[in-house]
Amino acid sequence: MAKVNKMFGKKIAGAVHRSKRITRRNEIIRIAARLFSERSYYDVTMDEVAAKVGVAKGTLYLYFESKEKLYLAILENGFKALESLIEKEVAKGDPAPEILKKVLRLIFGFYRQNMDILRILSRDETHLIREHYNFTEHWRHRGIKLYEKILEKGVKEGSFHPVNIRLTALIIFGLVRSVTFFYETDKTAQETAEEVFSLIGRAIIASPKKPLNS
Amino acid sequence: MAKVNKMFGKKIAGAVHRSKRITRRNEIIRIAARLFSERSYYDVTMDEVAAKVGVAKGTLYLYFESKEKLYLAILENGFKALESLIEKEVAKGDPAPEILKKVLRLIFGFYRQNMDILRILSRDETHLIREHYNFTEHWRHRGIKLYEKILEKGVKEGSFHPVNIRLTALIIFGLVRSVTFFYETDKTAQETAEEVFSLIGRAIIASPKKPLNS
Amino acid sequence: MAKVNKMFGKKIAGAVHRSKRITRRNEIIRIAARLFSERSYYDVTMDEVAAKVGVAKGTLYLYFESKEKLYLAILENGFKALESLIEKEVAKGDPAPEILKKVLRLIFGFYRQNMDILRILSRDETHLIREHYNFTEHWRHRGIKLYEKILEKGVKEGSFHPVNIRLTALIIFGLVRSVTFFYETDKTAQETAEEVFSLIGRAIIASPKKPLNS
Amino acid sequence: MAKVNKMFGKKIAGAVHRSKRITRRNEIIRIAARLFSERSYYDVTMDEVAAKVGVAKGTLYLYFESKEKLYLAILENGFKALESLIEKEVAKGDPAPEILKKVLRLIFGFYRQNMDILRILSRDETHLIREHYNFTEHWRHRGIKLYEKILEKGVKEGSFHPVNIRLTALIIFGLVRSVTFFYETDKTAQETAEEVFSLIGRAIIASPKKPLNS
DNA sequence: GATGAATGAGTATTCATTCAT
DNA sequence: GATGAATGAATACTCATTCAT
Repeated sequence: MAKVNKMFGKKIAGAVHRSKRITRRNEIIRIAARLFSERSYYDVTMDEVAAKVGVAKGTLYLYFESKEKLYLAILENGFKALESLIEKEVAKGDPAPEILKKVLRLIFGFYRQNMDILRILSRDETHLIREHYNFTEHWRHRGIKLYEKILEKGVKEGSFHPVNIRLTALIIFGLVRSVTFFYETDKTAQETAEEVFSLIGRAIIASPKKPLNS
Repeated sequence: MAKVNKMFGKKIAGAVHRSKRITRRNEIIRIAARLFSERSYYDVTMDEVAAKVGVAKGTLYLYFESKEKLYLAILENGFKALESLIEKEVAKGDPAPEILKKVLRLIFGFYRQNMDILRILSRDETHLIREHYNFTEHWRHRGIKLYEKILEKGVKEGSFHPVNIRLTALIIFGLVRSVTFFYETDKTAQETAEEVFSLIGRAIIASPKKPLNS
Repeated sequence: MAKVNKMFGKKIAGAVHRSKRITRRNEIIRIAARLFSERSYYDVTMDEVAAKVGVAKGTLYLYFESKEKLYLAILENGFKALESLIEKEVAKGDPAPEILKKVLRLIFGFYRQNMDILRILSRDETHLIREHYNFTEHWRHRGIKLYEKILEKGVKEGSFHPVNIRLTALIIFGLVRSVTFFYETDKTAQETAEEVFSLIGRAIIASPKKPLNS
Repeated sequence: MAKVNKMFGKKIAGAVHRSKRITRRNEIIRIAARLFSERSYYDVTMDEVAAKVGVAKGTLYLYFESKEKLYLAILENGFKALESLIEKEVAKGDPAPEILKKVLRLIFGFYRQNMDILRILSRDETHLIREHYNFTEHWRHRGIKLYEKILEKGVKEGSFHPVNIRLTALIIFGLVRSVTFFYETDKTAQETAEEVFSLIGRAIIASPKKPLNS
């Protein structure tokens, strides 16, 4: 019994440990993300991160092997969060225009909640170590690919004009970024998505003027 | 006579000096711009700039009082070059769609020649010293304002739909950036401009020469 | 109990830390003071201080935020040490001539032990940053003021001639500096103080043990 | 005739040259002295000296082989000017008290006119290159020696008490410095000299109270 | 695990001095 | 002689990372 208890205790302790570890790791990511979104990679010091998190500097290195890795963890975190959100929606098999509108809504909505992370993700870090650069590029590729898929689907369905897929995807990627960051408005993510969609819809939607959402 | 010559000589010498000075200053800006466009502000060292330019480190400081000022000089340089290019075109009083197309062509063309500078200009430096930030913001404001003006004109003329001016300007600003940086193509600036224009035109152009896709 | 121990342990550890910190801080001040007393502010490099103290350069900056601050800390340290020494003596309420003699002894004695610091304190830094200058000036004012007080007291008591207080104080301040630095002798501080006192005493003491020259 | 003229012309030209050279050299010394008296050796740049003098930086190096040498030239200049002034007076063979009073007057007077130089001369530069240090030390030795000579003479004459010559000389040297720099007064050099003399006179003058100047 | 003192390589900037014109 | 552009060694200070406690 005692043995069992011990073992059990250990297991639980391990689990608690692990979960505590993860909690703290996320805490660090969250706080560091805010700092990195406000200032550049070089302007944020590990001292500062440690102070804001409320741990000793050395502790950060128990969770992330370097400043680089911490930064990458933030990128990855945000990337995965947004991507999983979007993938679910895309998988549903709605018509392309519908998917596009939803994606817009998800991104604008995500931004409201995760401004920090999206801001970091959307920086063009054509610099920094290769891994950063790769990541940023990867992020862009994935984004553009997403729009390409939607456009292809739409063209196939006949709901979109046979546009230059690559160029149009790029354009959507770019305008979303711009709207996300710089459109100051009181509208909800839903409303903004509709607004943007109705604008770009006119350029790409084939079926003359049948409103989409009816 | 000798005296006159001397004086004249001095004047000429002065002029030569001045022009040499400007030449070298531009040389530094050009080379530094390339470096800064490839890597971030912090990743480029003054040692490196000096080495690439082929002068001693101290020489850089004869032309720019600090690394900051050098960076700002690059921004300013690029900003003015592009802006003066565009302003001439805008002033001509063409109809709005025409202006828009020309602006697109100018930007895409400018980029081909000045990739480095435009890349630097388009970074969102939400960090760095205030002056940098101000500059970046100023650049964005000017860009967006430009599109707003064109859109307003078009709406007034009846050549554009009564779109949400602010949002549409933002969108154009964003997509131009995206196309500029990431559209890999063999097309000329003119062709790319036409292509982009025909796409966004469908979204905003009222009903010029009939619907595009018919 | 364990808890209490831990807490206590932490307290002790903290105290040890703090005291270690102070020890090292004083160590730095002591060694830097020697260097600064031998050569000028600009001739002493932080590299050198670090090397002499036997720590890495960065460590100096854990204790002093800049070279300036280190220098000021040295000044302050010395100033306070000497002043507290003197103040006790002055407070005793002895007759003015007695006080003067004791002050001389204290200063000459202090110098034997703290040559470095007094040498730095007595430099007329009519240059350097304002804070340095202010400090030097402050130090001089305090010194002169001290002699003025003693002289005033003496004049009131009738033990001193009604001399020009300001001028005489200045004179004593100046001669003390000179003797401190340049009087090479095997005499003790006490003996030097007596010797100097007997000399200047003749000039200011009213009529103690009869006229001087009898 | 032509030859003679030429030769003559050359000579004259040479003389003019030389005198022009000396004039400019003195001009540089004068202006640099002012700068060095206001700020420290390291705080004054050759750029600044050149600018104030109104010549190119390179020109300074035609007159002084280094910044060090320029500084030394200033010291030497001042030293010689004051010393020659004093030596004439000392040579006259007046009684020691008279000499002392005159020396005081000369120094206080010199200071009014040459504040810059005296301020530089009286800095204790226990630092800088050896030559500086040697110079400063030399200056102090000469000063102290002067007072020792006067004191010895006075003791021999019986006009001074048989004081500790070395110590007393040091004291006078120190107090003169102090009064020179810090005595803020509207009195003339003559009056200040009298005032100081009457104070220190009491300490060293043997013959009770017979006024000196009679 | 947690701490935070210590490290030291790395960087912007200065300025005396040189030298081609 | 005079110039002033160019040089490059020198120096204060930073900050990611380590490691003894």
